[in-house]
Amino acid sequence: MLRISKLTDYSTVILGEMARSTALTFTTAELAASTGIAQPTVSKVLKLLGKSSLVLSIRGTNGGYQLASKPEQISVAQIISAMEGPIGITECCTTSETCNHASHCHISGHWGVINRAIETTLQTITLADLVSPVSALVEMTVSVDSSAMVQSNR
Amino acid sequence: MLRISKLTDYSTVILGEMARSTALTFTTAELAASTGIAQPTVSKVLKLLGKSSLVLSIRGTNGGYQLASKPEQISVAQIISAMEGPIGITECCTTSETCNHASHCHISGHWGVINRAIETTLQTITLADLVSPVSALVEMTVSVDSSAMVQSNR
DNA sequence: TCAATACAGGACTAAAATAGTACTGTATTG
DNA sequence: CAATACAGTACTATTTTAGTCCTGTATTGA
Repeated sequence: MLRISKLTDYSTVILGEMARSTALTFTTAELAASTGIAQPTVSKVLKLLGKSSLVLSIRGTNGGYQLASKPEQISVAQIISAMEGPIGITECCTTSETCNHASHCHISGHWGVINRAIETTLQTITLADLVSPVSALVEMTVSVDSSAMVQSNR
Repeated sequence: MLRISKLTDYSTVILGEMARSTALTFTTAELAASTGIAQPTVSKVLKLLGKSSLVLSIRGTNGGYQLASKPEQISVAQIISAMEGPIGITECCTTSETCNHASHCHISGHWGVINRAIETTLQTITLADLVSPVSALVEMTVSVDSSAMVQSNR
């Protein structure tokens, strides 16, 4: 568990397809065909991604969707946030309101630290990495993450 | 999002309470009182934790639950796995069977790498860290995690 | 022995989140 | 102005999660 939703998973596949291809603009029908995801679902995902400006939508004939930025500039953290809202592995991490158990809870602050460590990991991985060979990602995860962790100390 | 379940959250609070206190054995009623979590829920959580041998159960009068190991030896990753099953942020990460989209999916392998990075982070944080001051955890997250990332390169 | 304590196991209900679909509206093109 | 393709909303079904309850069993100690 500790899982992203299926829609979020789809979103990485769809964005990956857009990043891999040489084309600039994609209709939902094209993406449905190339990813094997049902067209209405593709549409739903891209609408959500559009709200967070990860993709641009172009209406009318010859319209479709485009990546709003270069694959190198779209992080996995951004994609997850666009689909599911702010990353927070506990309720405490995302909501500001104190929960019912706050007076008994001696743990709450710690999750924030853990959450930041995970978020940092996800921020360093980009869409470009998702479409590169896996071996390259392993290298990158190691080297970049070590420094990223240190940054989170601020 | 990217969230652990409430029950998992409870489990860290309950285990934290057991680690913080000087007592050895705790009844579900005591833990319900000290954490503010309903007694049947406390019971459910501890039963699950018992199955993974994170706590020992002692039946009968003067019975209750005990931590099965020292707080330093119980990782957050172990706690999450006990409550929710294997850590995997996508279905691909946990199930061996190929999914319907496998033939179209150019992403799947990458999630494994990301997942391992997150898992490593969670493995380095222990129950002892959860009950220590937050500032200490921040220090630890930074220093230990940098080296942990490098290990995942193997 | 037997009553009290306390966990074990399973079943069950209710609520919430998720997934997927459908329908109506609007912008753009040619 | 007709065809294309996204926008927005609503809806339904399914699954997951949360929480509770009940019956059973092991242990203790009077």
